Amino acid sequence: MATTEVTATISDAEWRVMRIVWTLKRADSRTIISLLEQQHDWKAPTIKTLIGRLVKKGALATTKQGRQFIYTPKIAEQPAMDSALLRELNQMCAMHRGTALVHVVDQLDLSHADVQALLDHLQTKLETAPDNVPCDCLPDGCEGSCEP
Amino acid sequence: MATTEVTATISDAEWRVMRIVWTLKRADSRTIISLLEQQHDWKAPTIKTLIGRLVKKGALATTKQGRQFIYTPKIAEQPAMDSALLRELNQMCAMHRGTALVHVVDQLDLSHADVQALLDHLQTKLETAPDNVPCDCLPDGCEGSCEP
DNA sequence: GCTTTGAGTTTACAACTGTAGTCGAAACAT
DNA sequence: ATGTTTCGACTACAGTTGTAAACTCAAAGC
Repeated sequence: MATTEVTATISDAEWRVMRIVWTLKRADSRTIISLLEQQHDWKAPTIKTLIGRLVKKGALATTKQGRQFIYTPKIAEQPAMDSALLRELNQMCAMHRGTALVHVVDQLDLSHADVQALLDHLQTKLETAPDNVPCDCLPDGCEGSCEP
Repeated sequence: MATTEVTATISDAEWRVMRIVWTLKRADSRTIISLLEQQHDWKAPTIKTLIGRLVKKGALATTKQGRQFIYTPKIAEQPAMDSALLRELNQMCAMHRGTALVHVVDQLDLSHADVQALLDHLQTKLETAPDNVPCDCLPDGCEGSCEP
């Protein structure tokens, strides 16, 4: 039942910290701090605070190693990305999500393999895709008043 | 230079209000409040606050009509959706964005036309797609330590 | 004209966020 | 053993967000 728990809400600044730890798999605070000090002009205490909050939120695990801690991700990167993205999309009008995806895909750098994977999945999806996805912005639905 | 200004940062709750106004094109507060009271269990004053903040943020325009205001969107829906989505994606590891999109597309309800549009755009993109998009989580890049 | 009522404004307040200083204890060097 | 460096914990503080009550006018009704 404890399925990786992607529920924790990670803020923008915290996301930067997670990316470091996700990439390195494990890191001590010295490493995290020095890397982030390069990327942003954050002071060390700022980064310490972020790390602390992530630990409290259950996004990072700690392992005492001598005087200091080794931090490891407690939630996986891809599921966290997936659900953050889905959350964002689900907050928007269902009818316009497709267009938003088109626009976003246009602007994004995607690898050949990623584009191919998307093509494959969409090809499959094409068969069962409904003729239209109605707007879900109004309580009742959006009949009539919500034409594109 | 004043290109619709999609810069305003709209919070989750505020987004609900915008969706109503975007869908109706124009609405008075009574309408907005009554619709949102149905969807959520928000009290009227809560919704008034949200409307007020959106006006201050420049996301809604007001037109005095007798005793009350008519609210109209000052920013367009689709660009707002696009940039919110892009912002979210750009905050994540470049290397994994493609996979996130695949997962999200799988879980989303998309119309036939939307799927087709995505297929078209991706087909075009396929030709120029790079072999791989490197991880951009670490300051220097991510050579070696960032294998999938 | 005067009162009622409803729309917008102001105030409230806790939680979360971005940003950062300070402190105490532990580890290290001498 | 003592001074020093260092790491994590605690404190701080303003701005945003979610949530909502109170207040203030001016328009609408009588």
